[in-house]
Amino acid sequence: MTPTAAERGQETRARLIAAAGHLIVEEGWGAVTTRKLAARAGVRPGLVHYHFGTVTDLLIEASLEALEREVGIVMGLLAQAPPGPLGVELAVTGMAQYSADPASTILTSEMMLAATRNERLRTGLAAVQGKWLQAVAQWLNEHGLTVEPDATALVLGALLDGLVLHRLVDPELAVPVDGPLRRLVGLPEATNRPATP
Amino acid sequence: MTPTAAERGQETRARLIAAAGHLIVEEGWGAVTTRKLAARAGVRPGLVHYHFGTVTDLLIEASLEALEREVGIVMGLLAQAPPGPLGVELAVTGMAQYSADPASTILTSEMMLAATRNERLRTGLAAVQGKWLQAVAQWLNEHGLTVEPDATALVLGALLDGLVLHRLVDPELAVPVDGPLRRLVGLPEATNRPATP
DNA sequence: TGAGGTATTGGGCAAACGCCCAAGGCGAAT
DNA sequence: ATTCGCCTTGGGCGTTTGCCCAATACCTCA
Repeated sequence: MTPTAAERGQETRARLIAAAGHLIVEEGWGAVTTRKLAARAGVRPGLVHYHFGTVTDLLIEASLEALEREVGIVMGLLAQAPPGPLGVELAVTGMAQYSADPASTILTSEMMLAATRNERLRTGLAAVQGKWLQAVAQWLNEHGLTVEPDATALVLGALLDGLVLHRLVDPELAVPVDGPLRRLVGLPEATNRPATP
Repeated sequence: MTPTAAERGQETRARLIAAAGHLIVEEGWGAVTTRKLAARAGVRPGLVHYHFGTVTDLLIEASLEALEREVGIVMGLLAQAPPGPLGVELAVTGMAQYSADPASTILTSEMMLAATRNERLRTGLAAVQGKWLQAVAQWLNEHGLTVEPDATALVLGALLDGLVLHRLVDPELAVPVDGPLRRLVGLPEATNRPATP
């Protein structure tokens, strides 16, 4: 019943990776330190450099893992959308009101900036980004949006991050963006808009 | 002819602010240190804390100053665009091919993330952002784009940053985004597209 | 039961960190 | 000529950093 040494090791690794994901968002990529990681994971500082060569190695592995999980979740949601333009409609209006937990956007932005200064992270991030782009383009295509699905997917992805980032700075900035988004994906103008309190 | 002490002081201040602007982009907000700043500015380390209370104070002042200068430049360019939809057309296609020096986008993103963790920076950044938004919305309106100029300006600004950031990670990602951008601002589809080699 | 392997402990090292300050330099004002 | 005020020097304070390592605990398997 007691876990083996190897199992405890995997548990410690996982705790450190989870701690890294939180700390990057809360303190910023460059402010995550060996001791903060250990404290957050509830382990001794020496373990950080037993399981990972450098702090940067841990940050890269943790952030890529978190991002891939996030992408998987969003793609799962997209897959549940109704077929045809109605699905796009729902997804777009959902995105327009997107004001959920900004942690994933902060993490993504931190990764992009860190990727500017680390080639290995840049490569890994580009791979995830490409996969996401291709999947969304195909999703758009399958939902009847056949005009430039690739370009539209790129713009949509970039827009999502940029929008959340801007709102983060000024939460008062609650301008509804349904209209521009609808035009972007080629949907007709909304005829009846529900009253927003 | 020899500068007074006060004049030399202003020169030193300016050199430190310029150094901070470069270092934030090159090393990341959290990795800018007293000694790196002094070395980059060509002054002694002690001077940093003579002219600025803390390193963070210097970073905030430098980044806000750089961003305001950048916004001023872009708005000057917009002011030179021809009137009417033709001006929007030129500006949009120019933005679509925007792949200029990404330093300003990196700086802006670093500021947004740092603003998450510093209320004073958040306030200052929100002010600049609001000014930019209002100016672009008015510009769009004056150029005949009267449908939701505020929302469109917000989407446009967020999109600019997001696009550059994504391209930074994957420079191969050279999908032309003219089409989605044209739809976004409500321009008709382009009829004759020049061949791109 | 003893050997072998993995995970963990706890301490430590050199370097870099933010910030501080007494002493001195040097035009400007008196 | 002397005082005044700002800027600069050079060094140093205590803390924190990334990374390392000998010793130990504990499970597994022969």
